[in-house]
Amino acid sequence: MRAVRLLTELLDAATAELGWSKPAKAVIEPPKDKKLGDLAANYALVLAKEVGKNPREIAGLLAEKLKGASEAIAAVEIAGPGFLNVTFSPAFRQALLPIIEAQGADFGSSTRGKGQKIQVEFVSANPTGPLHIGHGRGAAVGDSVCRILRFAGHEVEAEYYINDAGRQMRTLGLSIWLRVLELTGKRSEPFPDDCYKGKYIVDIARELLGKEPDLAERAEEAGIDACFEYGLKEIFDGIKKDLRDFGVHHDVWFSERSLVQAGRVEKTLEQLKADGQAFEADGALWFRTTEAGDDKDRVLRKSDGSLTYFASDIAYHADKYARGFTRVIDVWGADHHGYVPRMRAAIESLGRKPEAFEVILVQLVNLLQGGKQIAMSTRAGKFETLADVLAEVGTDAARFIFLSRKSDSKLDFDLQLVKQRTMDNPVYYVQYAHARVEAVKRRAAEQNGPTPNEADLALLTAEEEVDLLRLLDRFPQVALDAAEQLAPHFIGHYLMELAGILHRVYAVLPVMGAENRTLGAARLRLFDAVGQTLRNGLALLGVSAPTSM
RNA sequence: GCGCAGUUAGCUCAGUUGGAUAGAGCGUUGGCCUCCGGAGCCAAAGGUCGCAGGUUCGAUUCCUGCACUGCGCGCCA
Repeated sequence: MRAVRLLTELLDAATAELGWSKPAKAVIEPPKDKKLGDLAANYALVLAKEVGKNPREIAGLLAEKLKGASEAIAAVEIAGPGFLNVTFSPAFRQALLPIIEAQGADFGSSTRGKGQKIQVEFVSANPTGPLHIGHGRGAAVGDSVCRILRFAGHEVEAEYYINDAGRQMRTLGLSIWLRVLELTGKRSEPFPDDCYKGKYIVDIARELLGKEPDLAERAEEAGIDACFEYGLKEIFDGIKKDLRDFGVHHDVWFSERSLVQAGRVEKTLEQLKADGQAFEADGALWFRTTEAGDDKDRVLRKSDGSLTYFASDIAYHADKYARGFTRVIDVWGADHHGYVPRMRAAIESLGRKPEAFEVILVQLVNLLQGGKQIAMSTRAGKFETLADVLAEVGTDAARFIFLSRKSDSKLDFDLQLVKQRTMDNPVYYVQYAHARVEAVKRRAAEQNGPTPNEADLALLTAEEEVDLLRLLDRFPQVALDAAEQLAPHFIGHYLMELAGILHRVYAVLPVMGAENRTLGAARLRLFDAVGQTLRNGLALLGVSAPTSM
């Protein structure tokens, strides 16, 4: 990051001196082969067209300007079709360590997103049953995206939308009510197919009966209501506990019912009608989403008078913007992708720009046990719920797996593999690197080893040490990219790479057994910086960084 | 039928504004513990980047068509 920033400045200056404008498609990044240098710039290649000279000639002119432009630059070479390969001075690379030491937990953070208020809504599972593993992936992604955006300087609020209104809630109350009647011997007909059949419904019914033995004597409607209120609270408490156990935090829990009861949905519909966005037809109220590119218009109020989810979703999203968020990010299961165009159409009708609304689609999770698929349907498989899975594999392993793949590809989650402490399960590889760093620090302190203040950082010139310094310098850029792309998996992959080089350095370059104490101390500080960076990265994923394993 | 994703090494996957000889781990094969944690390290083998065209100095990347896989297409939630 420091290196990229410096080289960008120098190259922009050189380009300007030569009378050219900064190329829009300029890219500065590490070259394919590290032997070529620290960074490669394609300036000459992209300038070639507008300048009308051949790339290598342009590269030559830029290289002349670059040489001697800064003490930090040790070498500039022209390669291939016209790449500029730049090598920095050892002193420049080594100067990164004091910076990391000073910044500590803030190393890698930025103020890029300053002043931008973002809301991320995720999980938002209907409170009709416990969270399953698919919700877990959405939870991990949403939570991590919040952490990454905050790290990039955004003001972020994490929210859970509670669908506690509508037909499903009535079904929940009815399901519990029927179980209550069964338990008290008042009903023996088969349990209806359109009710929730999970065992947890029976548990809730039994619990409630324990508290209110006369429940079954109530009139049906009152009984269903009582069952609903109790069941909703029970299930939602369970969801909150699961999320807490998973290290997932929400700032706001927003109730759909509160929106409906305050008349906000009706008010939104009135507004849409007044604006001509909504119209009556066939006894129903429709929203002209086709105007904004949707396939067909969508119903807001059905001819029986009841509201669709879409209606309250519009009111809900209107409320989000009214609260001052300039960007709204929804994390949805990929099976809802068909809902995106109409929601986007609605957002545009509300007068918001399309980019103010983003959806992260999280693909399904395929739960496996030793390569064989575990059914996750209503027939309760053994590891149906998130809580079961977490009890089996632990939160760190689960989160890391969820976050190490990009969210829009399907994920195979094999319980047997995730439990293993092997490279099939990268979380241990990364955590082990951190534990190793801490072990070396402990050992050095306990056994009169080198101390940080003895270090001569100029001695860090071995190939492996340089690799580490280069990689550490990339972390802030990786964090920024992850924020920009809403891609937590960038972090996971970076951490794997950093851990890999740390393990290699550890194997060949000792701290305690270094040729002399000043070198050992320098390595100790390098290790410490790696440990700090691993911690910072793991924190963005919500994964712990153990000091011993 | 239409739409959205995906297709990269035996397996699981990275590769985002088009760039140099396409990467990682697992698995396979062969090495490394009198030495800070072997949950580790080193090395080798392994690829028509689904197929076919197009755009250009250059395509895994962009465009078009096709194939296969998954998902979605209700006055459901």
